[in-house]
Amino acid sequence: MQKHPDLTSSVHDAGGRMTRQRRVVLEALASVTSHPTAAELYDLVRQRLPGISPGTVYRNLKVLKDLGYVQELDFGADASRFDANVASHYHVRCDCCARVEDIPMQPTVGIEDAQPALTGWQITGHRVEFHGLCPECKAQQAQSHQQEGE
Amino acid sequence: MQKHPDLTSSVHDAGGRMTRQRRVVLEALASVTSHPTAAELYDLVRQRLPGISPGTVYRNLKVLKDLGYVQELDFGADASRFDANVASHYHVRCDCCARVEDIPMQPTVGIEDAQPALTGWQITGHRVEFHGLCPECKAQQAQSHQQEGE
DNA sequence: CTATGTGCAAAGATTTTGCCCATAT
DNA sequence: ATATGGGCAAAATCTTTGCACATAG
Repeated sequence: MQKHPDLTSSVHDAGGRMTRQRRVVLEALASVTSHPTAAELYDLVRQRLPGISPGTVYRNLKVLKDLGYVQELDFGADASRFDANVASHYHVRCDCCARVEDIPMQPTVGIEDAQPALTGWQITGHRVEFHGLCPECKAQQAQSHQQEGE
Repeated sequence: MQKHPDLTSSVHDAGGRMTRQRRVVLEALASVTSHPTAAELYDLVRQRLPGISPGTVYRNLKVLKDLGYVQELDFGADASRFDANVASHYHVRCDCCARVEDIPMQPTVGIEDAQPALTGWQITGHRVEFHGLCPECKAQQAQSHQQEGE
C-alpha cells in the first residue's frame, strides 16, 4: 500500500533533500498505524538512528507535512499526532487514553455541501473526529464502576 | 440566547463555587463569538478584573469545561480556543490567520451512523471542522499574488 | 469555620530556533 | 563550493501546579 511510488525523488523534486534522517522518519511513521506523537515517533526512529535528535524529528515532520507526505492530527490532545496516510479519512480518539485510530468508513462526501453556508470562505478541506471510549478503556471503566458498587 | 438560565446555582450544584473570577471568565467568553484563546480571554477578563492571574483563567476554563459550560477547540492551532456555546455545531478555521468561526449549518445528523464501523468503541460525540482561507486572508493572498506577477 | 479558589511564580510539556558542523550535489 | 540538513542546547509557547493567603457559603 505504497502511497508515493518514489518517495526519494518526489520529496527531492519538492525542493527538499531526502536525507537518511528524513527518510527514516517517514518510513517509521508509514510503518505504524498508531498515529504516534512526535515523541513516540522519536523513539521509533531512534531504533534505527540512535543519534538522531528530537529537533530533527520535529523539523522533518514539519517539512513532510508541508510537502503533503504526512498529516498532523491535533484534535484535543496535548501533543500532536502524525499520520503518513494522507488520504482523506476520519479518526476516533479515546477520551480516556488519547489513542487515535482510523475509522474504516468512506468520508461523508455530502458534507462538503456545507460550503454554501460559508460565504466568503475558500474551503480547502474538512476533518471529522469521533470521540468516546476505546474498547480497552470501556472495559476498565466498567470494572472500576463495579468495584465502587455504583 | 441564554443557555444556562441560572449560571451561579447551576455551577454551584455541580460542586464548584461561583466566585467572581469564575463568573467573569464565563461571562466574558459568553459575550464574544470569536472563540478566543486562553490568552485572549485573559486579556478580556482583565478589563473587569485587572488583578486576575492567567493561572486562574486556565483553572476556571478547565472547571467550566468539565462542568459542560464551555467547550475547548484545539483543532490544529498552537493554543486551544474556547467557546461558551456548547450546543453541537461545527467550525471553520482559517489556515492563514487561525481565526475560528461557527458554521451556520445544522450538524450532519447522519454522520453518527459511522458508529457501526467502530466495533468496540463507545462513541459519545464527534467534531467537524472545515478549513481554508477566511475572506480577509483570501483577499490579502490575491493581492500579494498580483504583486508578484505570478 | 472550612473547603475551595486565587495570585504568584516556578515547573512541565511540547515545539521551535540559533549556531556551528556535516553532507549531498 | 554551496546550499541544505543535523545535533545540540537554549528559548519560546502554552499550560499546569505548589504554596500561602483569601473568600464563598
